[in-house]
Amino acid sequence: MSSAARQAPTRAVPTIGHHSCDRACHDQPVPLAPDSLATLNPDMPTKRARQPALQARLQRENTHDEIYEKIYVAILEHRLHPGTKLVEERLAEIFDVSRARIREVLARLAHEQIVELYPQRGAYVAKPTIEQALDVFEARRLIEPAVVRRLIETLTPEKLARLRQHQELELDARRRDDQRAVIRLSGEFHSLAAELAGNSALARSMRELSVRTCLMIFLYDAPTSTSCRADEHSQIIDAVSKRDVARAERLMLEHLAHIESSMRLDNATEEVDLAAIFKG
Amino acid sequence: MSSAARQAPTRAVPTIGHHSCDRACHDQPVPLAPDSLATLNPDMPTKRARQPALQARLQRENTHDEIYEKIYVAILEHRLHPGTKLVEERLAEIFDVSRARIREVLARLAHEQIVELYPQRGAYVAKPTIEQALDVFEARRLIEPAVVRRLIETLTPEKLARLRQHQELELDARRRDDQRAVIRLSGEFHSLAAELAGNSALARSMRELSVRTCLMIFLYDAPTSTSCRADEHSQIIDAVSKRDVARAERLMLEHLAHIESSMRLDNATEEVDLAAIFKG
DNA sequence: GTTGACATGATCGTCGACAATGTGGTTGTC
DNA sequence: GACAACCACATTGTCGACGATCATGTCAAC
Repeated sequence: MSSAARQAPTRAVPTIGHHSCDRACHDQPVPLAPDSLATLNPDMPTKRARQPALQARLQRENTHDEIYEKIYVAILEHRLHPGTKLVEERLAEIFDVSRARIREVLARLAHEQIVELYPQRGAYVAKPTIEQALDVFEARRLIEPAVVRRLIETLTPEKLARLRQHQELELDARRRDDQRAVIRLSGEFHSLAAELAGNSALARSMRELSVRTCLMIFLYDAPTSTSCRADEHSQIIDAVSKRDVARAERLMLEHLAHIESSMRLDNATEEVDLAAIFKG
Repeated sequence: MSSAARQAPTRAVPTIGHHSCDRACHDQPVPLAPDSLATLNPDMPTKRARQPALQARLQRENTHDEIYEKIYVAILEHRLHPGTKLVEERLAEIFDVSRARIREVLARLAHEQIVELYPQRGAYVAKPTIEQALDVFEARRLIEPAVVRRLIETLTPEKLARLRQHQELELDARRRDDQRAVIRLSGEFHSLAAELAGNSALARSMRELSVRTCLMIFLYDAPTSTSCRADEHSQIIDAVSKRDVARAERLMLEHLAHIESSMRLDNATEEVDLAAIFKG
């Protein structure tokens, strides 16, 4: 332990590692809305040209996170369906990087259970089972009331503004009938609420849960329903703004119940599907 | 979407990806004890020589998970202190693999917030802040009562046996005065309980939270206390075995309160430490 | 006509090497 | 003597290439 015993750089250093935080905890003041919009434009000119020393790093981080974010958003918006294979070399030439970078991004996505890695067979967009879906909803029923409670306890005008701003984006997407953006923003609403609640551990879990909920909506949602109803998020924000903890918790639970009930999670297991199809 | 639209292999295939599951869900019946002991010997002759086709894969997975597990356990047992730098090349020659493998393992550990990656500066064992520690305890107070509740609801004799078996290991380590194993096993008790509770999403979160608690114990624990008291886990198991939900939840909350109160989390921020030291 | 083995192509896993960057020590100057 | 610039070392980030493995399609035998 000669040279390996050196201490880590102090946490006050502004160059925080983006991997350890892995964008679950946005430290920037207003990250969600602009980022989300930016990622819709794959060829948008991202900020380059800084100080000469930082330029390369920023570009690298951008490229790194850009790839992650693009795949992430594509899956959230259901432009990449659960089960599709993500071939490393193809992604590598699409983003014009080497396979190693792609591998790292895929590993990161796999760790969040957005994609699944089968050894020697490749990466596939995750397909949560019905059991997992029920587990996710149970966890959400547990965590989300606590999130809104804590959100109300620590509420500030800035937080409320960010919630309303996000809600505006969602309504706007709804007006444009941009179904893909609606699904993504609906999920991100819950992540944003957890982030603003101020508990990094809960926010981290909530982000994962809401992302997986997006996958489940594609797999199991009844075609008639339109994921989240628009007014439910608005009502929750209203209750939060009035610091009405009981009502906010109740609305959140009802909201979750609506989402869950709109999905067909009462089916038998999947392999029975195959047998049943050819039995009829 | 010509060839990228192929569907993922069916989930019934037994070769489940070890990355997506990333050992949060131990499927082996008795994995904890032998692995933990084995990982203390870096040069132990691991099992080779299987069927010719599977040999390479098993060896690869073993090597992969072995490295992960060894670093993981070393951190849990406080043999690697928070803040120590993990140099890639040194680890590569220690485990006799290339740096790429090490990088992947470090990325995985970083995603679980066990290590922190600072771009261009390397990987360091994570040092959770006091704020993060308080967040972790808040999350645990929320999740763990639900875990014991669900554990009691789905209790089977097998689950109870595994809990008691783990408890036996913990008591044994205590008798041997193996403080390192005690700390690790105490944390793993909570992960095991969450895993047996049957909710994969909650188990995943709990595993992360208990690991980070181990880090926090090293950083902030008052030197007098000995992490978890032995009888508390036993009492919780007893309450679970009697299906006494209320008592089990209460004991778990008290247990968490004891752990938290044994830590000095009421300090001011860290940089004040430095000023205070030279002021006195 | 069906089944099994075989061959081929595609894809993944692994490795070593090079370039870029940060760190620490040294030297020169004020 | 202190500070700043400079230089060398150590370490990380990135890439391309090779071997190993799995999936698919073909062909022959029953």
